[in-house]
Order: sequence, then structure tokens, then C-alpha cells
Amino acid sequence: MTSKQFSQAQRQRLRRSLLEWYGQQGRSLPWREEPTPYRIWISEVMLQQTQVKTVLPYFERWMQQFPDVQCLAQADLQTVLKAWEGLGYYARARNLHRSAQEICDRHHGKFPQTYDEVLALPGIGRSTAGAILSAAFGQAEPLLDGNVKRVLARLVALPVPPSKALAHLWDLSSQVLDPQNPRDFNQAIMDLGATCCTPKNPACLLCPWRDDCQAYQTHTQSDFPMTESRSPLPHKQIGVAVIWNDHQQILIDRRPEEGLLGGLWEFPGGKLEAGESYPDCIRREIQEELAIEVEVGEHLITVSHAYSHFKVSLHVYHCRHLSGEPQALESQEIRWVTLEELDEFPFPKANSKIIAALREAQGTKSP
DNA sequence: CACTCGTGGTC
DNA sequence: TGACCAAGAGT
Repeated sequence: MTSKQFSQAQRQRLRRSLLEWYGQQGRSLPWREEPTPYRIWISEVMLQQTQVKTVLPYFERWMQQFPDVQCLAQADLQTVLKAWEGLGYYARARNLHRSAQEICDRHHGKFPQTYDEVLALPGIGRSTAGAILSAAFGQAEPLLDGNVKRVLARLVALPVPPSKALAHLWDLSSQVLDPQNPRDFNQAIMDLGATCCTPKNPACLLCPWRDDCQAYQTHTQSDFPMTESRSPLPHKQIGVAVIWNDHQQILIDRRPEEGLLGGLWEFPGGKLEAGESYPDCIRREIQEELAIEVEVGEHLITVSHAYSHFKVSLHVYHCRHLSGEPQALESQEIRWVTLEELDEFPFPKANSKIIAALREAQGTKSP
């Protein structure tokens, strides 16, 4: 299985035309204007599976709150998660925090500059390592993100989905990379994918690579990259309890550190079993998770939410604490809080919809 | 290597 | 409007 080889002349043409395009069409971004290793690192991790537009406000707030690696290393994890709240893939925030501590402990607070050291940091894989080393230090390391995969798949009319040709795509990314200007080249090829060679309706007439693009030359750009096969997402039904005590406080719990939504807070509850009503489900789950008895009251809201690999509907009910001292049997920590105090804790998006509904109910009760 | 891990934009 | 998908990494 031999990979496609670009001729030296073609590589030079691709590099020259892309860099010229970048000079005219490249985006002005805060981490490009002031490309310190710390800012490049934070931006690259925030940009994993996340669009620039979404990242921008988080990036600015982050730099205000954690202006350098020492500051991040010394922050407490709950504060870091609160700053990340809403961005998703929360392991990224936990890994940034761990990496910051490693950089301070093992690298004297200075971001490492060798490929192996950067790759060894938690949350940095092959592509992010290439992005950081080229952008922060001008090193000629290739990268392979979603944009580059799409651009290259069209350039060579890749006859299989990208996931089936990762080695080939890495080789192509290395071949086209400009060893004279890897910093701008890598930024340029990502910009090309993000703003020109887009998933839908690519602007081929404005593309610097149209003369070399095998997909465009055969008018099949919309057929590439070939789609990945996917199985349908399962849909889970969850009973959720907003448990009130006699002091107008609500019981919340902090999820286990690893796994889905690790370290975030939530309202307790669990999966509906066959033949069970939601009140039955909630009483059972609350007994299993917290070892207390509750009375299930009126239905508050049902929230539907789609995650990467499944969908959920959260059926939320007001509950009243009857007996027993709550225990953190399946969580890290539990706490009684007022409606106002909920803002201090990082919650997943699906839970913030519940909080909004609670606030709305509160507002209508006492005008 | 296939699966887990979030959310918002887009059509 | 539901399905697809984005500056991927860890296991």
C-alpha cells in the first residue's frame, strides 16, 4: 500500500499558492496576534472539536482569569471547570490543569519545546502537538485536524473515509508542509478548510488549490471526504429529582472525576427501568445513590439533550426530603444549596436548562 | 482499533 | 427538525 507522492514542483506550487492566499484571506485571531506558547497551547486545546466562534469568548475570559501557566497550576480544579462550563469535553479542562502542574514541576514553568515532551503532556495528541510546535516555535511538524483531513481528502480524491486512511493523510500533511514556513503553512491549511474548503458548499472558485484538486477537477468536491459509517444513537430515559428540604435548599451532587461530565455537579437521578414509572425510578435511584427517602411531587420539566454517542430525556420532578441523612454513595460530594448558590457550581448544559426552569417557577411564585 | 467523551452551528 | 459535524485525545 504505497501513498501518493507529490512531485517537488507540485509541492512548491501548493505551498506558494496557499501562503499567498493566507496573506490575503487568513483570519486575525487573538492567539495569532500574540502567539506565546501558553496562549497557543490553551487555544489549541479549546479548539479540539470546537469551532473558532465558540472558542473566542472562552479564550478571552480564560486569559483574564488564568494569565499564565503558574496561575493555572495553582487554581483549584472546580474553578477551572467553572471557567470551562459549556465548552464540553471536560477532560480537556482536567488535562490542562494537570499539564500546567507538570509544566511547573518538571519544566520549571516553561512550556517544553521538543516533540516528545509536548506529546507527553495529558490532552495533547499528535495533531495538537504539531499545531503547537509549528505555531509557537516555528518547528516543521505536520498536523491533521478535521480541516486538514477534508482539504487533503479532496485534493487527492481520497477513495475511502479519512478514518480508514489516517497514515496516508499524515504522510500527505508532511509532504505538503512548507519546511521554510511551517508556522504560516499550518495555520493557512486550517484556515483554508475552515473558510473555503468547507464541508458544505465549498468555495472552489476562490480556492488557491483548485488547479491541483482532484475532486474539483472532476466536479466531485461534494463527494469528498467520503462519509464515515455510523450506528444510530441510543436514547436513554432518565428520572431526575430536585430535592427540597425545609430550608428552601436543593440537593446537588458532584459526579465522579473520570468519565462523562467528570467533576461537574448535577441533580441526582438515574435510568428508567422497564415497567417503571418516573416516580418509582426516582425513589429507587435516590435510595441507591443517597440512601434517603423522598416524596415525589409535581413534574417540573422534561429536557432532551444529544451527546456525542447517545441521546437522553431528563424527566425532572420536584421532590421533598422525608428521612435519612444524604450520603455520597455514587458521587464525590453532595451539598444542600439555595437557588441563588447554584451559579457557583459547574453544571452540564442539560442541567442548566433545569436551573432555568427552576428560576422561572420561582419568578412566577413570588412577583 | 473501536469506543468514549459535549456542545453549538448548520442545513 | 433531526442529523451531521467541527482546530482530537485517551483507552
